[in-house]
Order: sequence, then C-alpha cells, then structure tokens
Amino acid sequence: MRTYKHPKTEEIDLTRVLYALSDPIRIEIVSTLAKQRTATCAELDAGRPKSSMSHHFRALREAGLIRTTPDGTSHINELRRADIDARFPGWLKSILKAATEN
Amino acid sequence: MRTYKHPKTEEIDLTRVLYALSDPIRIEIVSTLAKQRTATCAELDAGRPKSSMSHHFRALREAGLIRTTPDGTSHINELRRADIDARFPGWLKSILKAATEN
DNA sequence: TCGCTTGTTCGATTACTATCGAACAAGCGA
DNA sequence: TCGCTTGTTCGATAGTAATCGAACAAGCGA
Repeated sequence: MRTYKHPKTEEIDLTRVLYALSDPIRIEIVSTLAKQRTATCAELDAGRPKSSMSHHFRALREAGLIRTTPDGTSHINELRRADIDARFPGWLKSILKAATEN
Repeated sequence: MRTYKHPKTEEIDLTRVLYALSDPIRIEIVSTLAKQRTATCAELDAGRPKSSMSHHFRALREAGLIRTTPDGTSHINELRRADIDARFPGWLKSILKAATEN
C-alpha cells in the first residue's frame, strides 16, 4: 500500500538476510536489482502470480535487502547496497558473485 | 551412524548453504568451527538436546558446510573451508566476519 | 467518475522445519 | 559380555513459509 516497513541499517539482522536469500526466486530478484539498479514488481515476476511475488518482495524488504517506493501505480524496488555494505562489508559483493556464477 | 552423506565440492548449492546458515544455532556452530578447527557434537550443544543438535549438524553437513567423521564413539566435525572457498571465493570469510561482529 | 493498471492483503491449502523425548546403534573399556 | 558414552533416528507436535486465486486499495488518464 502506502506505508512500507524498512528496517534501519543497524537493525538489519544477518540470519534474517540469509534466510531471505535462501530462495532461488529471491536471490534472482536481488541479482537483477544489482545489475539494473531499480525495477518494478511487474518487471521481475517472470510470469508468476502477483500475490506470490508480493510475498517475496516483502521478505526481502523486511530483511533490509531492498527498498520499495511507491511511484504512481507502480512500486519501484532498489537494492539497499550501501546499507548492507555498511552493515556487512564485502559480503553482498561476494554473494552476488557466487549467485551469478551459478 | 557410520556412513555420512557429504556433497561434493561442485555440488554445493548456494541457496542451500544460505538456508543452513539462516539459523542462529547453526551459524554459531560454524563460527566456532572456524576458530577451533574441529569439535565433537557434544562440545557444541550448549545444553541443548542431542537430537536437536543432530538435526542442525545434519543440515550443515548436507549443505556442504561441515564434514563429520566418526572417531570411536565421538564424531568429529570440521568446517569445509577449502571446499567452500573453492566454490564461493571470499564468501565464507565475509560472512564469518559479519556473524562474529554481531 | 469510470475503468484500467499495479500491487497488497486475505484465506485456504500444502509442505517443510524446529523441537524434544524415547528408542536405537555402535564403539570401547572393564 | 556388560554397561557406559556418543550420537542418530523415529514419532509427534507446533510453528512458519510457499503458493495461488480472489478481493481490495490507490493512482491516473479519459
């Protein structure tokens, strides 16, 4: 809706982040956002139902990995790279590398 | 028992590893093993039931994070650091740093 | 205001995971 | 062989997550 709940940088919890990324769909979302900066929900659904995607975006958002901002009827998602780097330096980079290498 | 199932290095799956580490108990086990090389199950239980610990060791083992070797009545666990580094270079180090910083 | 678009929330179902006690298995020393 | 130790497996229960359709909410253009 309107008001999204994003944890503060210092509230980002490692185990929660790890859990959020322990899903192929979600790690792909994060990989994509790492490449193209921002994306709407629709751009990332790959044909999956909206309700399922909304669930995954929520998991990523509440873990502190992405930030969602309403923009008209669309909602723009972006990776919180700076926040994650501040909390866990070097970590995101290595995980993205591991994810994209497959 | 006798025969443990350990995935080969190239079979180690990132999402499975992430899931295995998305639990405070298990990430603590891995942190401890990173420090003291090896440990038996009993050394790491912190008063928890053996059956619970066995479950967690199994999750780590099947994800490819640890190797368990029978040694008499004890079972020795060690971190598969070289294997994980080979699969996901630099990754384990940064995650352990993030975990220990709390 | 009407209708279209985008995405969230609800409700239900299914599946998986954590937890723990109890039973079991295997090694080892006496 | 008996009994102790170490750890695994089984069975049951409770909690949580994934999935999807359907209903809902909000912005926007005509």
